[in-house]
Amino acid sequence: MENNTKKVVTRFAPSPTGRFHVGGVRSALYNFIFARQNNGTYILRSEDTDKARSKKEYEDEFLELFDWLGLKHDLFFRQSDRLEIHQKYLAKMISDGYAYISKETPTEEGQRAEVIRFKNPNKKITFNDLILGEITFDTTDLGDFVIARDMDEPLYHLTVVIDDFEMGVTHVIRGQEHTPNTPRQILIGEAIGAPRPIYAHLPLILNSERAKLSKRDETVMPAIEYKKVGYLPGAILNFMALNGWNPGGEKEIFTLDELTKLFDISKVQKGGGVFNPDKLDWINKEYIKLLGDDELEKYVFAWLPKELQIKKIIPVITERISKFGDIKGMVESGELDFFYKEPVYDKEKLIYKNTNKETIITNLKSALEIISKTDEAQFTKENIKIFLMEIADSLENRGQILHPVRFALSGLDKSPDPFILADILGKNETITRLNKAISLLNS
RNA sequence: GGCCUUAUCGUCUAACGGUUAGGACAUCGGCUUUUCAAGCCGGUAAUCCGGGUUCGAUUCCCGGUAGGGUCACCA
Repeated sequence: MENNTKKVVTRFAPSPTGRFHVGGVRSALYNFIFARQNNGTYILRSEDTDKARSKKEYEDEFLELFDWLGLKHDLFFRQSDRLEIHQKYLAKMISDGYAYISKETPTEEGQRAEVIRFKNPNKKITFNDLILGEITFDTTDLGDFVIARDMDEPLYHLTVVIDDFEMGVTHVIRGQEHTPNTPRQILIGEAIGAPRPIYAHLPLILNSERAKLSKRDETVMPAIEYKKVGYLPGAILNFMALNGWNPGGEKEIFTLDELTKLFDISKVQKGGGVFNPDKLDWINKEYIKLLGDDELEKYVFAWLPKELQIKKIIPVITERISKFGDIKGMVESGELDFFYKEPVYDKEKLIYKNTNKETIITNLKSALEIISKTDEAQFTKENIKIFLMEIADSLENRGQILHPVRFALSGLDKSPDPFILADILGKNETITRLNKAISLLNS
């Protein structure tokens, strides 16, 4: 009965009636992976039968998303292109007595006085879900449900079943919100003589309130937004794959190929899982660490104004962000300005704790001296560190020199250490700023 | 409310019926050459409740409780 000897065909069938949310990413991913594992075909199908609500821009959005994520479909269909096929089946269902035209009394705006209903055989349907196990529904509860407004407007349940049949879909992997839809789709499938696909209903991805993801959630954005704020596609895939499933070990970071190798649909969780943005950020940071220098530069510079596009600044930034979009905030807050602009600050802040001013001036002068006589070629953060630390260690407290130097260079309460700063600023600028700090203190 | 379904740290999860119930994120503390970040080390933290079955239940069964999904001429 179940056609598991055929070539595996999976599909992901989003509806372009709204912003595409992240929950769908995992469904698409699992369909993609499952097809790959079985040398099968992965179909992307835009379910745009609702003429009033479907919009091209929404379809473009998920198309862009999947392209970015690298979830390439083998075939693409748009349901609205398939009306004739749907009509053919509809007509046959009516003539075979599986469906009938029904007179109605419209209760809402836009409702028809005549629709096409499915003739419910009113029986119990049992199916064996790959994830949930055996589930039984009594379809009597469904009544003779509507499958088309008229011959030109077939509805979801009908078109899904026809298309899955026509496209040879063997495995329907979708969210658990569709579990209750399954019996009626099985009924339609039986009416048109379609083999029953194997079902796998994925646990829902929940918001922080433990409810299904909705447009209004603040912790979860429409999927494409993750691209816009600078997440890496691999990180998104990695993170989504691990909500509701994991391969068992203690490894957390996986490439798509690794996921494909390890994924086991029968080990998918039954209960829904909360989308945890913190974990996503952590995974994304791990992905950033894996990037090569050239790629890193490309990503980071894309978010930086010209004057801050300095190679040495890259590690300073990447260890302070979890996604590239965070750079925007750093730039806008002005915390990076000192890299190309002399800092303006309150001279009192050069003083380390209770150290007296004279000592600070003396220390600043020693720093200036050692830096001045350092060869341009020797001016690396490693060397600067060695030189400065030598002085620092002779002091009662290292902060008595490290703090004023760091502050003189950055003018900021929080910044990278003085060695890195001096290295990035370069010898000349470092000397300039040190001199300025000294004269400021003397004034 | 009907139907379907779920239940391990705050979150994602691991654990042939026998483990000091493991890991990760978050959090807390410490260390690392001043601050921030990063890094390293460590701590706090869970089997929803009640009955069974069993020598022994996180694990199997039943009931309860709590949660979720769904009940369109949307998908």
